[in-house]
Amino acid sequence: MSALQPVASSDRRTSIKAVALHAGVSVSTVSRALNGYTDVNTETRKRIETAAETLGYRPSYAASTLRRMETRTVTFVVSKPWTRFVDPFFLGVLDGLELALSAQGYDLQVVLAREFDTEIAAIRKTVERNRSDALIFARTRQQDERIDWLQERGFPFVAIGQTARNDHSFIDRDQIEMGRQAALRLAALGHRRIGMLTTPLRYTYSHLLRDGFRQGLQEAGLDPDPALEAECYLSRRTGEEVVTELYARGTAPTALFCGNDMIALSAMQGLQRMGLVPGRDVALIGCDDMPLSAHLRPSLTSFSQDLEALGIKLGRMVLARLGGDTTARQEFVESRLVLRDSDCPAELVR
Amino acid sequence: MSALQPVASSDRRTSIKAVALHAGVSVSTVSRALNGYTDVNTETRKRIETAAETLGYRPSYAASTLRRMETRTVTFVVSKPWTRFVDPFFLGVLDGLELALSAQGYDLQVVLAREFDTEIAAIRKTVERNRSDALIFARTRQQDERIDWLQERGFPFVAIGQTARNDHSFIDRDQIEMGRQAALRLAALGHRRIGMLTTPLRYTYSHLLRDGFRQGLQEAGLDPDPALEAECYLSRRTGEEVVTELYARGTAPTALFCGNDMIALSAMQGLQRMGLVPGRDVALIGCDDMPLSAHLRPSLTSFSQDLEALGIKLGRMVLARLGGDTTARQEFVESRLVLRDSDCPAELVR
DNA sequence: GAATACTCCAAAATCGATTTTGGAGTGCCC
DNA sequence: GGGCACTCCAAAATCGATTTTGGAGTATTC
Repeated sequence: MSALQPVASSDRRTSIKAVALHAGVSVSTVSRALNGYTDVNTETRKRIETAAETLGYRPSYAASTLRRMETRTVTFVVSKPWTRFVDPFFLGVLDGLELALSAQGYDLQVVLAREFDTEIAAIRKTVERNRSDALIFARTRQQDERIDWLQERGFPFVAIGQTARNDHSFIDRDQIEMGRQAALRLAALGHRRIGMLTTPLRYTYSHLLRDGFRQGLQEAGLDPDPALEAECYLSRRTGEEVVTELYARGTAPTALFCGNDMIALSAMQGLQRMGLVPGRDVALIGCDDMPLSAHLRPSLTSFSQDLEALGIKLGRMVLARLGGDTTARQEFVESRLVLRDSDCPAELVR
Repeated sequence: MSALQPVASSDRRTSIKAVALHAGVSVSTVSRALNGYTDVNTETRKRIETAAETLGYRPSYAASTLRRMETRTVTFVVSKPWTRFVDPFFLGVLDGLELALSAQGYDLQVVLAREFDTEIAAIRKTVERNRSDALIFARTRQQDERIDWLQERGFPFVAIGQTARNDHSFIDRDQIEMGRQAALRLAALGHRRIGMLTTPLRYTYSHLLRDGFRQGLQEAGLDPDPALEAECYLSRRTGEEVVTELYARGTAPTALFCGNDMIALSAMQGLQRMGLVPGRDVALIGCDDMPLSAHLRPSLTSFSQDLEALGIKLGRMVLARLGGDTTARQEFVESRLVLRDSDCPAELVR
């Protein structure tokens, strides 16, 4: 009770043994009672539950994990560039994911890797030290060593995004359709020189989005022009830089489709710096529909997903794998184009 | 090898016993060798290390945790409203935190609670099931049950933010000084009717920030006017709503200090809806310096912190507690006002 | 050469749960 | 009353590491 002594009231946590003692039964009976086995007398069970309650007993995670050989925990691995920039996407998914997993008694834990290249190390550590029953991660590449490694070991996981092999479970937006819709929309607005600022092409989704975009152009009777496409990053070669180059080159597009809203935002900066007003002089469409995209001037037309629903669906896929289903499930979630002020008809463009 | 069979190559992970067998020593010697004890012959140690390497041995997390009675893991608990809106703050801190902890061999895991009120449940679960050696969480309140509970049990933690008791370790921005600086700045620009849109007052930091703000006003010879203060939230009663009311009441301030950038952004929306141009008709200062604040029109003057540095400092505080230091350390991090376009001199205000 | 010290390692105990094994007690049937 | 089935629970084995205990072998000292 003295404030000076190191508090050690519960130096020894209440173990299952204490509960057994308190209830006057054996340790094994306590375990069976608390884990829902049927061969325990109703009276006895009640007595045990009361004892556990009053003693505040909670089974040691380490002990039950060790014995059961399962953690009842799912791990979401993220790495830095993503945590820094694409947060809204990442966090929205987590909400839904946690909801789905906890409903089945699974815990969700998030583990951070310093950068993308160390994600594989984090994954190996987690799997090899048996710290998780299943993994989730995103930003897949065509050749993805995380997936190669996990597939080889048969460890359960669901990727957010696709790969060249695609023989694993994944969930993804319909990137192709999004790109296609963007192109069709801008073409329908009368634009003829439509450019695209892609996300880094090391990621699979960037390719899919661009493929869809090109496909949409062709459907609208336009020829995809590589000179109007450029790859953008979040730090070096931002949308701002790329836009500046694009217009300096004299190949000025009248409309731009951006791989995500951060790029669109950055492109807006660049346009404004050149005296062009997005939404009047240049039409812009983004992807992701960040919470802030509605608040920009002009507000950004962008593709939106129900991230929480994506998370829930993702959770169900993981649970299926944990339930022993080894078939690779592949799910797509819908995207919806939210119309705002940044995509203007071609007539407005001077 | 057949692709049809369930992959079970490593059905039995390589245990310490396998390493012992492979190296021709006993299990205990392997453990001592791998954990850096000195009473192992150099030759033997080398042989063991080689064996461990070739077998790809990694000690089972559950087993070593159980035996050691420590997890070597630190847990960051977050709940939903925060994950959804204040992400940049949250994620920036995590980056630095992970850096500091991993340098000392500690793992960082993030656990999500569905909402603020279930954070305490997540904390109890984590502590009672012995899943972590220390905790970190944020958004403290004056009376904070998380802190009461943890202090009572003497469980190591560091809070991000202060409480009424403040007899625990915490790290915080110097909220008072920030509020003060904001008031002084706006007063120096010639404003006389300076309002404040506070973050929810259930959090301690909202009070501190407001106290500092009032103090700054008085230093500038102005009387704090409660009619110019209003509490804002992220969903209901946003900055937009509150601003509209404030101006409708006829108590129009010429300058507004906002408890965070989301509120400032929302207030900008409201002002624009009323035909007022932020940065010309009304001066605005925010807090947090979200990545996007620089990209708004007008760009937002806001208080910025080095979040990664905060995370590193936080990590060091946690490590100190884990090292057995039971004294309550209290650290403050600096904030810097980043001047942009939204805070204009009073002369400009019509 | 006996006592002592030191080096190195094996055996066994331990952490706290879950699961397996087996058996005591009761009731029922013929 | 013997055989059988069924209910309920205790004892012991087990998961995979770490730590304690103790001892065999060699070197050192007087």
